[in-house]
Amino acid sequence: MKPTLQAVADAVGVSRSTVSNAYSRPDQLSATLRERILDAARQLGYPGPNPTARSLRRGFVGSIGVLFTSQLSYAFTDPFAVRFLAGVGAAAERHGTSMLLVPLPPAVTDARRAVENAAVDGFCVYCVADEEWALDVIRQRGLPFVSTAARDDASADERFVGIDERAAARSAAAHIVGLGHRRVALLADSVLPDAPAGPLTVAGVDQVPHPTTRGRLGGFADAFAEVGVGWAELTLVNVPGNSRSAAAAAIAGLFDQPAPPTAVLAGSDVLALGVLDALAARPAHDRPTVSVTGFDDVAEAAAAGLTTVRQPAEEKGRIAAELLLDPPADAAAGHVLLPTELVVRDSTGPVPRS
Amino acid sequence: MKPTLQAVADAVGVSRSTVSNAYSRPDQLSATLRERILDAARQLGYPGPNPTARSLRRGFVGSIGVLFTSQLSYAFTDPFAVRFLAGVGAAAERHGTSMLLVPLPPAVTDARRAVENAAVDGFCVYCVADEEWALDVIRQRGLPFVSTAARDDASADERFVGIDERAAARSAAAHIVGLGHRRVALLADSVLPDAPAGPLTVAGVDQVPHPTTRGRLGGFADAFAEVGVGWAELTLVNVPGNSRSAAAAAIAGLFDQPAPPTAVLAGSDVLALGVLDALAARPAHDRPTVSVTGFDDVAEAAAAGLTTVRQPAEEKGRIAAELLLDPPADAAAGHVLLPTELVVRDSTGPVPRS
DNA sequence: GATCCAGTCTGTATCGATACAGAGACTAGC
DNA sequence: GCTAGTCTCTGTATCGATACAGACTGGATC
Repeated sequence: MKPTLQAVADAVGVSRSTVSNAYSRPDQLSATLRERILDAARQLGYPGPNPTARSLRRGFVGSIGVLFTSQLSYAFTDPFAVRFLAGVGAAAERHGTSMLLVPLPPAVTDARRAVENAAVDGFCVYCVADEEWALDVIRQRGLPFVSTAARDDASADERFVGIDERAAARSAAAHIVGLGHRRVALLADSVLPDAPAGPLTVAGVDQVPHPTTRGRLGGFADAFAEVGVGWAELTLVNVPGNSRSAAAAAIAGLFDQPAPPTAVLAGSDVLALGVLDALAARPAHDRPTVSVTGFDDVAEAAAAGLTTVRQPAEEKGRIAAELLLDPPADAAAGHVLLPTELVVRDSTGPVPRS
Repeated sequence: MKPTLQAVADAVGVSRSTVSNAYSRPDQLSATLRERILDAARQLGYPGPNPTARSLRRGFVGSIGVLFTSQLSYAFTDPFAVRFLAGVGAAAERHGTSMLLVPLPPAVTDARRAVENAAVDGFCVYCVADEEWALDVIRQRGLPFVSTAARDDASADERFVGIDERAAARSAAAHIVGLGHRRVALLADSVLPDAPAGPLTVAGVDQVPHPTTRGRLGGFADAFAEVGVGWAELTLVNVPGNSRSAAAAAIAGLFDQPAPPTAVLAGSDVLALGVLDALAARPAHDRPTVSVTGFDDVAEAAAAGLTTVRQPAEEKGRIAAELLLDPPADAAAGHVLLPTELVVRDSTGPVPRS
């Protein structure tokens, strides 16, 4: 049996309240009594107020939840997600707040339960693919949250930090357009739920459920529309899961087709690196010259010479946590758009004349 | 005001217990009543049992803590730590348990408080530099924990997962010895607390407080002792903090000295990569041929052609969490030694004749 | 017809603390 | 000497649930 606060009170001969004050409000009692109490606590092996009981009474927990759609174990393998977490961590650190990483079971019913059961004061919602249900639960619990994916139906007072996905993607595509490419492939993760890997036909970009993916694909399409290349002329390639190997597998066959794309615009650096892998896997004499762009500018992108759109990752995490931990009085300030920048490297170049 | 379980009970006209059972023990009431209750809850906007209250009453929380010595934000920048976390995450996921990342303030008093206040059922202690105080708090709280750094005073029933640091380090050093190197530098993070960056004299390896660092340096020294090169003949270089840039800065001056080392054995890949950075930063005509070894075998090591000692990172995290989440009945099984492997790449070679 | 039992539901005690109003003791001020 | 005002400390109510023993049905068993 661990001793309780009551046990310490009895040992010293004071009331429970006084012992509680000794820990939580030292100014409420004399220094000597406080010392006596802490001594007695040490002697009894009392480890300090029970965090759970304290949270219940105080009405807050002192930790924020971070929600990933994907498997928790996957999140740690995504370099962008890790940098986001680092940012959240930095802010949490400054506030003396812990971070709770909540794994979501695959079934939505179970996942709802997991969000309901998380002992946190609020959530940073990292780009949950189909996040509506999660936000529902959070709202129902009356907890504050910050989301990182722009949603069309976001109410004005919802806090958000992110980028203009569409404009950012458009800048990458404009670069490709400027290099003369007209026959291109767009590569994205989970374009439609449960869609197979590889080329996919989608009536319009607004059919894509995931807001981030929709935004990026839309931005790509915008730039091509401007030079008369319509949505239907773009090859859309689906990748089930944001991984290098999945991207490589999904794109591989494309270069053997009659009129292969001269450029591939990927929805993330991880996917783009997979495309480079797929190209590198071919024998040198049969390796087409393909321009490739990514998105995010993770560390590996620089090493691989990948042209990409940089977005500030740690910053995103840091601001998300800060918006959560001390919300701005002004509702407008709760909606933060971060800058992005096209970083041109070696992976893109003019269309090869053949 | 959020409705409570009591409110739902009143609305339906049943007792609190029954509503509680509707959520937590569906077999304890008829399906129809359960539906009636859940409907009423939906209607009232009751978000399910309050996690904190539930934890208090049940006596457990459903989350495990992960403790880093270092800054939480730093942990996410250390590739090995991230892979460890991924492993913990994978195991946590399988058990439906959340992970609480607890930032530790720099002052020990505050840090103790942080560990005392963490609402968790146990801890994975990731190589806390001076971890004794943390383990004290955890023991006092009566919580189980798994540590990843072998400690000399570990009691038999303490759970542990790690590697034989000394033997692993020795294998790297033996490789260097075999290549003929005798004038070498050992590079490690925080050899002594508050020691300055750069060469450092330490009477013996047992003066080094951090058990992991001590183990690795000891292993390096063992291999050299075997060929008659004593501790005093080895150049020990301190790096304050496990980062590439700090390592580069700490080692830079060494190569301009009269008899520079022909090999550098680093206590981690991150440090070793910093050494390679420092070498690469020199003009080609003034770039000595130096063998460099790392430790961990993170992703960047392979890309950089770094010879290193591989240890299974995700595995370590996964097993740590599993030892915590379902402890083996047999105490001996609570002490897991993982295999390591010397991975020889391009960064090491014979001593250049000059 | 008495007994048993499984299936449902209730009531009370309890988890371990903090909030808040207020009670004494003591010093100041007039 | 009396009212105020500070400092300390106490007592009760409360946070929001779950555990567990027991009460009440209604049908099966003998």
